[in-house]
Amino acid sequence: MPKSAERCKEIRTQMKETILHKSMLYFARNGFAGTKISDLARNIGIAQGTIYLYFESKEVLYREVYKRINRDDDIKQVKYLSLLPISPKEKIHIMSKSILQKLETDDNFAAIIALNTQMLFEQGSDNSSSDSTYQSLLYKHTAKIISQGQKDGSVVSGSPIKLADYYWGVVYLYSLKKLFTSNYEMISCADLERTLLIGKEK
Amino acid sequence: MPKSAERCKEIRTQMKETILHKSMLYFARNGFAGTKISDLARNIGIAQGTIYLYFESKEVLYREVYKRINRDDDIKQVKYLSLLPISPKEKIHIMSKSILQKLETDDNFAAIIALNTQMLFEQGSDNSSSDSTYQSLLYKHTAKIISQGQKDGSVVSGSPIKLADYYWGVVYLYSLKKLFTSNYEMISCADLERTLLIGKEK
Amino acid sequence: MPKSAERCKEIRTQMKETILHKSMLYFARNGFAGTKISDLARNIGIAQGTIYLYFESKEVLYREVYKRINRDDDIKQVKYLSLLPISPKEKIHIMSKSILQKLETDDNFAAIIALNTQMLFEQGSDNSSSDSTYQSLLYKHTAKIISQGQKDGSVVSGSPIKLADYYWGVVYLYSLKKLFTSNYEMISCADLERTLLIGKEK
Amino acid sequence: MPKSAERCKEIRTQMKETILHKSMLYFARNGFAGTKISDLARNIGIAQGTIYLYFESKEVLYREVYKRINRDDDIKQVKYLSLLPISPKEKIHIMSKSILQKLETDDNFAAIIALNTQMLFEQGSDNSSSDSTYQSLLYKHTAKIISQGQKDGSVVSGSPIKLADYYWGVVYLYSLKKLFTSNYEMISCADLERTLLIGKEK
DNA sequence: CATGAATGAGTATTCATTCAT
DNA sequence: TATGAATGAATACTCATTCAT
Repeated sequence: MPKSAERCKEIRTQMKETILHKSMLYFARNGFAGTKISDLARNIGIAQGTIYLYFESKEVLYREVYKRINRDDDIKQVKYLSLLPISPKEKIHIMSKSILQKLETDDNFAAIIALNTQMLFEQGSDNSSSDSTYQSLLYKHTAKIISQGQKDGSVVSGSPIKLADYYWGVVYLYSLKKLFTSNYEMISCADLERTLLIGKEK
Repeated sequence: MPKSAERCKEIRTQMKETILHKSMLYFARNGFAGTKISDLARNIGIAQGTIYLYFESKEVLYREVYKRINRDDDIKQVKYLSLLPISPKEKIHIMSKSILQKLETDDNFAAIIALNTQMLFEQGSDNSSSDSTYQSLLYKHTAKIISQGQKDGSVVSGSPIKLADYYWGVVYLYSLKKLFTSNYEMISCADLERTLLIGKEK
Repeated sequence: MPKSAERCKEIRTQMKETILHKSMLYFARNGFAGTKISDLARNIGIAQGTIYLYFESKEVLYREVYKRINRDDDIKQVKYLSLLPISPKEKIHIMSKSILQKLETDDNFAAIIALNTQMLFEQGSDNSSSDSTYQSLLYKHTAKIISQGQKDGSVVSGSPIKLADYYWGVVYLYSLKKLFTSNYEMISCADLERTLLIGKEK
Repeated sequence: MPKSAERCKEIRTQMKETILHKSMLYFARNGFAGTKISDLARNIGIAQGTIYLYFESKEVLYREVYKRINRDDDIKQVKYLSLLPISPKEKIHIMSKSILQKLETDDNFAAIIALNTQMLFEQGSDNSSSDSTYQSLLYKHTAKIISQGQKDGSVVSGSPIKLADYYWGVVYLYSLKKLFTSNYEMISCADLERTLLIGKEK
């Protein structure tokens, strides 16, 4: 009993994870309205009813996908980066390389970025309680690095938040490309960095 | 009779225009699946049935919106620009300034760009007959300018098509921002140009 | 426009009435859980979707049926009766005759009584705000007549409310019989009166 | 082995009994359509699957509940009563007292009566093979007593079957009250008897 | 033409039943 | 056996499309 009960809970958790994970990818590609529960279930490889054993409704599932996305792994990394004793330019380089590598390697990264930004759009202008969200924290830490870079002249002038928004916007752009198109050329690290860095005469 | 018939036709054309115009904005914001005919009709200020007097179906309407978007004004302008006897850098500057101004001024420009790119995504990888579309022509002419710039050293190296894609991707990004969010900072002309131009030591 | 708008509203009202009326009969026979929207729609002779043009959900429809039932025609009649300058026995006789006749004649009466009592049961013991409802008002006025009758010795002793409850319970019983069975013998007026009146040696 | 096999069977029987008993109460309160297997299982305190180890389907369970109800204890008692060498009036009194006492004491009696009558309603008018059922036998024996009473002038005139139906209808009524409501006043023995007996001048 | 109520195919959700553990 | 997660047919509800006015 104890062992089986444990195992049971484990299986439940596993299934919930699977549904969340696959739904994330599906929602990212098709949006909320464009996602049918029947298609989603077929895509996951389970029955429609099973989804409702784990999530009350399509909308609740969507929201939980959103929550699950807001893991602060990425935030932590950028925050950590901002504190390192290296030049801002180098920070931006490391960050950019890491991001582009993740985009290539990690199947979920594109979906996470895409969904996050899309949800940001969907919320529209109601700049409600969204001040401690994934997005805004990421932006804050990036803006910090940008500020540092502006001080030492390696980063272009302009509002740091605007530039952070621009930088991550480009990341979003290529997340979309990864999610939706098969034949596209990924930008280079240098391309991404150019959103922020002052170029140098060759 | 003749005059009234004329007038009638004019009114019909007018209404069709209105529907197309409002639909463009609505589709751009909500996507195809996310747009309900009932909502759209209410948004336009007409009855649901009226839409069907002008368009056979939701999908036909969507396609006509798409067609309507593919006016080659912008293409012509970029093509014309590419032929001017000025430096590539200047061409890029003029183009960028014009684009950003349009984004500020023209209500439809953001929708046109957004819808166009979204449709590109929706088509996914099926690189079907889409070789003479708005998007690809725009890219071609932009790539031409980029090529010119690479020759005189003002533009960064890399596949011209990739860079054109990057450039217009950023334009798409800020079209989305304009469409969906009210509080955002528009990038500067210099920011946009930096996707292509080699920076200079201050 | 004005005329057609009027006519339109009229039609809407008419349809709502039709749905409510037919639903009342259907719910009375089959209960809430036993009523399928598809069956109900077929029974009314409209499409399923039409029901949702007038009522948000099955449950809302059910509740509106309930409200519609709580017309105080019957209450008024009994109240009026209780004030007449005739003997309590006569009042009970008139009331009983009227009730039994309605049961025979009026198609809806049985449904109204049945639904009302059923809903009373469904609410169970939560003797919530139900102190001014159809049922309780009806009981109150009936209890008044019973009190009068007890004073002049024509009505059996016992709690007037209990006796009113008994009296209307029997009416409910025969409403059910009318609704559900085709071959049954209706009680006579004397039978119904016997719930309250002291019998007389022949 | 033999002993454990016996024990096993005993346990099986016990569980079947439990399910039947609890189901009876649940069905009586909620009806067939209103009873969900999941709710029923939770109410019994077992898993959903367990029910299907004992009963093939929800409908089979319902039918077995019905069969289990049709124990002829009550019938026998009434039949026996009808043969006793006492006055019809006394028979009716004993029967009524016994019924009301059972309603107070026996947890199942109300459910049995209610379910039985409800099933009668559900069958509707199809007066199928239901001529030897619990209900009809009970009615027959009651009608017999009524006949006897009519001969000696203690029972009101009218079709004995109709009066028996009336009498048991009132019993059904108060079974429902017991099942569904917590605050109600039970009728007195005299109240119940009055459905049949000719009253006397005080 | 314009309307908006009506329609029914399509989609979300529930629930009786099955099955692996 | 008992369990409760998984299933999918049945049911509630939505929305693109039609049609009478």
